[in-house]
Amino acid sequence: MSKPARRARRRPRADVTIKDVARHAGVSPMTVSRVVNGSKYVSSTTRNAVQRAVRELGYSPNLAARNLASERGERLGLLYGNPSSAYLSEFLVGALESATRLGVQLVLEKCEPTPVASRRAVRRLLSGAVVGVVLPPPLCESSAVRTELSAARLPVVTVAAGRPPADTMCVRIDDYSAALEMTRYLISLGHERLAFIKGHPNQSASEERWLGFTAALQEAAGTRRARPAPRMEQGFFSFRSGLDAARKLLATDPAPTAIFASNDDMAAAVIAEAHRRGLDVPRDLTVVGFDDTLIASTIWPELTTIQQPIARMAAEAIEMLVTAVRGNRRSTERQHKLIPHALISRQSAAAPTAGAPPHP
Amino acid sequence: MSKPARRARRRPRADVTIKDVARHAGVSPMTVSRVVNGSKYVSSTTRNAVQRAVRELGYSPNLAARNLASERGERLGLLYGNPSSAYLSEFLVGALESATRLGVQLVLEKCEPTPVASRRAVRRLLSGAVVGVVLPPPLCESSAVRTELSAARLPVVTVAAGRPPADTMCVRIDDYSAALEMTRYLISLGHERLAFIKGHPNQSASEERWLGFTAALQEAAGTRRARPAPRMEQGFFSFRSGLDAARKLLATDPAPTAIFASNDDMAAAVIAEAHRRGLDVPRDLTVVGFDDTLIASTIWPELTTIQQPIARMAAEAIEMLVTAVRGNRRSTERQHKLIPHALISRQSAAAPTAGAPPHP
DNA sequence: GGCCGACTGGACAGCGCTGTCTATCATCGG
DNA sequence: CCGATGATAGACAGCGCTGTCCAGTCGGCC
Repeated sequence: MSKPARRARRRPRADVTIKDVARHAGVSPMTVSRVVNGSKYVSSTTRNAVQRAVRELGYSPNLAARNLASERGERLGLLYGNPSSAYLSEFLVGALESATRLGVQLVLEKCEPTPVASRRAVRRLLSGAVVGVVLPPPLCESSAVRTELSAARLPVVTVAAGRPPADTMCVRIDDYSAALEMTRYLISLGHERLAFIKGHPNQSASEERWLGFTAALQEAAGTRRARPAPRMEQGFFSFRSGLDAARKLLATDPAPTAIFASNDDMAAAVIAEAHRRGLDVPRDLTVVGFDDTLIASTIWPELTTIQQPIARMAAEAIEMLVTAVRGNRRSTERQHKLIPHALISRQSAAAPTAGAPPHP
Repeated sequence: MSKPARRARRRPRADVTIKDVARHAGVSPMTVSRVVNGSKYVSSTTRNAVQRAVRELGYSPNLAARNLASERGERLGLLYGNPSSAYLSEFLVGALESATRLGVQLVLEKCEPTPVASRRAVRRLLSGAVVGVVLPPPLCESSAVRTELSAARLPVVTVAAGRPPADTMCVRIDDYSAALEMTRYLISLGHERLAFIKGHPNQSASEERWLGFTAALQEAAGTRRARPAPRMEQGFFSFRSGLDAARKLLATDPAPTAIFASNDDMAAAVIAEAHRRGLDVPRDLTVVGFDDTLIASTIWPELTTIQQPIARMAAEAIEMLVTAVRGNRRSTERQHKLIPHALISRQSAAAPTAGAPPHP
């Protein structure tokens, strides 16, 4: 009985495989794999030969095959909430870069912070065979989402929660220090009548920023002459709430010379309101924000603000998650990672002018 | 000679595979595959049994294996330029959703529209084994990028170019009709002194929008009493340029009662300038934008604007690219796809008030 | 009754890569 | 000079899935 005729190949493969490289370099496929993956135990002679072959043939490894063989290629979920979050864009860029590099797949899922919506979202993720979840703000603060996620026993990394719970992994900046730094900067410019607009009380970062602000004032109170108590208004991170707060703050007499808004949207609102009152920013009023979102450099004057390296944070979060998922689950020590922030100085802040600003 | 002892398995696999499902349902793995992939030629009895087994075991296919076997899982490049493009976030969401669904990988690459930068970016994509590229604005207009891409013989889908070249695939909205529609709307509100702020002359959508605007005026000229010639200022899509244009437009006497800015950033600038002059929007001045980016609903009053379904467009682009790449290259008929837009009516537009607006 | 065609479902052989084990040297201390 | 040791490279067996071919089964029709 003769061997059955060779079946027709499905489709002619154009791509060069590891075998082609091996043949071309005169070694075994395994050696090529070792070289490509940077394993040791390859002599430099062999290594060079293989590398040359790779270059000459334009070889690039097949991801699917690699994932299959090495049991990689897990799916990670990215649960995002409020899509108007200006985080999202940068966040996605960072997360995707990292995911590509680590060979994992990213699955997006949108979710409102309600119990029913989060249950549904988590269920969808699970049905998509997701093995871990990244939680950017503001969802990272939603207890509904978190409960659902921990019920599903999915490892989670929260990003940018002001005060992350001790039992989850998280990546964040030090909101307290950042606010402290910004306030010190305002003081160093010579401002004495400072005002602060708080962020949404639901988000723990809000309180941290406020504490940083007051700490800087405390600090300065010791070294300089007495300073009037700072004015504070409650905001909710929205442009609208910033407008309301600004209206109140600017109506006082004497008006503050500098307003520190807890995020950029509110700072932009302060500028808008100042303009409406005929105040020049920064000549008559210094305004600073927080987050360095798009709007900070869109409006005019551009905002002095605190920049969070959002892309980097997202990348770190993915990496952390992959480590946790790949490591033999034991190593899931609940890591916290603090990422450095930066004070971005633009045109919305300056030293106060000598004369009192005009007051309508 | 005895058969060598069974090697130790690498790591105990927890996941349920297609074989498990097959055993549980009493069929062959192939049949399970057919059910899961929705092939016909499976009796409903068998199908149901398999589906039940899938549900009971919580089976979900291994992506890597599927991609490997079916020669899917290609890598698609997403070359993005100006990251301040408010498109990016929504665009990425749409692209990723689509990519996940189709089982392709998305590789991001940032690139300035210069020849040298685009050469480098395309080279990086190629070395990443990318087989097609999506080009969102504003890169879709960059001839440097396009040249480099076509030199590399990569299939390309451009998104949201106003006037796409005939030889590339593209997904876009009808900028002309959208502007026409918006202008008709302004006219229907009763506005007679209309002004327009053009977009960046480099982008072909700018001209389309302008043409739509003028067409609507033409149209109205026939049916109603003579209308003063519209005022127009050249802008560059930036907040700053909008500010300059607004300043000029609002300094004229009589000032326009409605300003149509070619994008939201410029419209926001018009509102800012109007406020600075003590004009109320929309009572004293109607302002409308284009794009419905974040800023449109961030500022106050919120902008009446044209919404592009960016996520959907991105998804369509990915889909188109996948079809082109998977199809036997012949079918690369250069497709163009027009996506419907929508006029989003918010608070920045209203009928003009009877009395002439105050004029400083 | 036999044959045809439409349906159904299984066997088989990989997809391209990597983990594990083994074979082969060169080196070295005793 | 020999066994021990370490460095280097290959053989082999899949990872989980799907495309192709093939073998039944069944109803209908000459």
